[in-house]
Amino acid sequence: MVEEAAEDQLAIFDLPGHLARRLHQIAVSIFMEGAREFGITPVQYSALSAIRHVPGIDQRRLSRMIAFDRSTIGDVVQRLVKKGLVAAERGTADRRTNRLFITDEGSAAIDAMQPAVDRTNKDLLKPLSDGEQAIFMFLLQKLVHRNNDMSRAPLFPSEGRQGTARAKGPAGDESP
Amino acid sequence: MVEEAAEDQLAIFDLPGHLARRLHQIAVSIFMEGAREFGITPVQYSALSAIRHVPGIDQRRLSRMIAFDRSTIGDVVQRLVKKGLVAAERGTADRRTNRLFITDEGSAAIDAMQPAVDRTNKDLLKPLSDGEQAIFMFLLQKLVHRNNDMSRAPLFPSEGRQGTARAKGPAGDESP
DNA sequence: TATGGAAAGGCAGTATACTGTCATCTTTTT
DNA sequence: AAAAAGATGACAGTATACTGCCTTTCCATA
Repeated sequence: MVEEAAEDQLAIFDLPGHLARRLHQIAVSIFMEGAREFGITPVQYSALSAIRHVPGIDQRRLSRMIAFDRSTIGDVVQRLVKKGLVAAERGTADRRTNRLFITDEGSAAIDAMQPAVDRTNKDLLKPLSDGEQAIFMFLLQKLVHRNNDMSRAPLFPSEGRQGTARAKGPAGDESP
Repeated sequence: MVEEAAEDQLAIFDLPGHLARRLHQIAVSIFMEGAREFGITPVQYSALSAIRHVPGIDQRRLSRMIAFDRSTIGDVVQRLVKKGLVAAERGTADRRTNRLFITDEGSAAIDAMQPAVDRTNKDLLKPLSDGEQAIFMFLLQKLVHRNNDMSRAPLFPSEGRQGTARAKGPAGDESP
């Protein structure tokens, strides 16, 4: 019919923006399904992991580290605290900061979730062959890293993956 | 120093789920910047395009067509109506449905936005070479289409890209 | 040392996205 | 025709994401 012919012409489906939205939608869906028993979201998992790796990190550094918006991170942290997975305390060296620590419960939760989380990430790529997966991941990383400064909460290299550039100086060492 | 070593080990950055979230985040950011003068979101643009292509479509079909959640679509439509870009009327043949039509204003808005939208989609892929872009888009489409049924609002083939005309352009599912 | 700029975090407001529930209407079955 | 089953949309509730504004605190510098 006329309707269907019109639908055929819709160009949206092949636009990278639309596909990026769909990929994210699908990734969240697979994660929520695979980690259902733990009642945790992808974002909460990322935050929890980061806090375990950098005990005492403040919210601002956390948001830059995993590219969360600085406004969003407050709510996420609040939920993790409420669940007893994270403990927060006011910084003493800099009283503006909210320093975050993972609890024993939180640490145990991450360990328990590990296999399920690994599985969800594998499942997402399953439609591709091994070779295709490698290529896709390489290009996806390149795209994200090169476009890093295009979002409000860019990932800062020095606070994120490599940490050697400017991480040595300030912050951090008022440890408990 | 202990801190920095710890940060280096954070595995999140290379997980497909995290990168999918970042890619979407970046895509939205580029779109909002590039289409700032039009005051429209990526999702609203998709809905508007779909409504123009299938005048009189109801909300349920629209949500399946562009893979929106059926709960979300109501709000999106409401905003488009409020902006005067879309008109809604109760269906007569099936009085449960909310039939959607694009207004002259809405149609003019799409036309005016076209160049800016094209530019944002180009910009997103700009970090990759032409060859890499083609490969990435091919794999991204494959991934999204094969994982289609993994989210709550899957895109229905019969209402989405191929309709009746599957024969002429099978979307290159297999061959590159 | 006084002061202005900048940083950290909170809060309000808006927009997507999903779950679950409900009322209404349609279609199928009996 | 009456009852059961299914579809459509509305609504409440939760979670990410972002913009803008505000207070508190820190820091550099005049």
